Amino acid sequence: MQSAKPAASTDTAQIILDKSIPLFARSGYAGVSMRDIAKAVGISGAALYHHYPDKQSLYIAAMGYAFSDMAKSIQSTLDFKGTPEERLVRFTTSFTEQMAGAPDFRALLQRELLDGDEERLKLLADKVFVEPFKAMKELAQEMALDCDPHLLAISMAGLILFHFETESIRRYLPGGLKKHNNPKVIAQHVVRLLTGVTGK
Amino acid sequence: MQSAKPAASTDTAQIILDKSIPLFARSGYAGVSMRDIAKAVGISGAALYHHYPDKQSLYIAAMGYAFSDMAKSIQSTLDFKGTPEERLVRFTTSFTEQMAGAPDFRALLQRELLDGDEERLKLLADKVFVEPFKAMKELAQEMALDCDPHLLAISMAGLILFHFETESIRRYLPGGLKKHNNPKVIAQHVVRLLTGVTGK
DNA sequence: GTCTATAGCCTGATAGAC
DNA sequence: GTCTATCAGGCTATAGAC
Repeated sequence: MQSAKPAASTDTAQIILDKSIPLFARSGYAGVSMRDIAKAVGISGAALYHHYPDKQSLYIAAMGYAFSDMAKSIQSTLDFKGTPEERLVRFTTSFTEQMAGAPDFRALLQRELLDGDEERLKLLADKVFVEPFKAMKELAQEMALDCDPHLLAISMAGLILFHFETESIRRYLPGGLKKHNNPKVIAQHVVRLLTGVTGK
Repeated sequence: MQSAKPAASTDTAQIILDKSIPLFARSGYAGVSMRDIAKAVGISGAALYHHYPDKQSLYIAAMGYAFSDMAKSIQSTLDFKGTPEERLVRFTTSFTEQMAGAPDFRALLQRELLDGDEERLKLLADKVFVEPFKAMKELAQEMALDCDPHLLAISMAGLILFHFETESIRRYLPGGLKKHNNPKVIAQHVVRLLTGVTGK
């Protein structure tokens, strides 16, 4: 085990992942060609095959990288002591900020939920969500809302993520305002909903 | 204005839409070829171009059809008188049942939220969501939860839809059970959350 | 209204020079 | 490790017979 960042880690294989992630996020697996990726990296299409044996392997490596990055980030917000309400506020605020700042991750997650096969979904669950989800379930139980903790943990995540998912269409729904895309406003709303009317 | 169902409405143009909707729902625009659709319909690829000038027109017609169907269905559940709590229960139950029975609609909605351009999103909003959303906002205001009604209406929809969106991955999260995919269980959970701990 | 045949382009992937 | 050149096949869309 070496230090976290080996020197000269910016080799081509890594750059390929960095450049292909936003492409896959924007257009999906079928909507991105190997030539598109090659052009974004600045090498020929053939050179890609020196680093990854085929398109699918490249895609899976890109997902693994995009998701492991976020896994670390999410878990760091859940090691926090305090009352259940304090922890709810802390988790909601941090998670909302993280999602607001990671549009590619959100798009890739949505695409994997639609298109991922069993193997990829299991990997995504194990790699990113199982540990945070456990902590969310514990929090859900301590909140004493008399709900199934699994359902409540899903609802907590859904309340936050759905506001981002619908960002593109809320613009055309009555009463849609810019502030509804503000992570602070979203987080405050979610906390208020989950703590009952008593809020803030 | 004629009666709702003109005789012999099952012409080829309509069959093409019926057969292409599940394909687009499963694989997305880029993941479905005109040959795939032709094969599903049982005609040659060239014949498709007699009914639709190109793939994009066919896709847009298919979306229009899939969404107009659901628009009627959603709106029918919102013309209901009663106390706010009665109307919340009614809306939540009906909407959850409708979404549970319309996996293609859910997938197409997700895909349009990811891939739709401004024009398509505006059409989707106007055609399907603007009217139900107004009713949801009214309900949100009457519920007196001291929330921005726009945010609360989005949250109501999100609480329901997110459980379906994550159906494929919840299988791999701790505590995931079959009953968590049961529309009655989901609806009851959502109502309980939105009415505070007091609920049933 | 449907067919077969095909044009013209893009696709993933490979061969072999450097 | 990257390149140019290329293959074999899939793609959208069209032409023209029936």
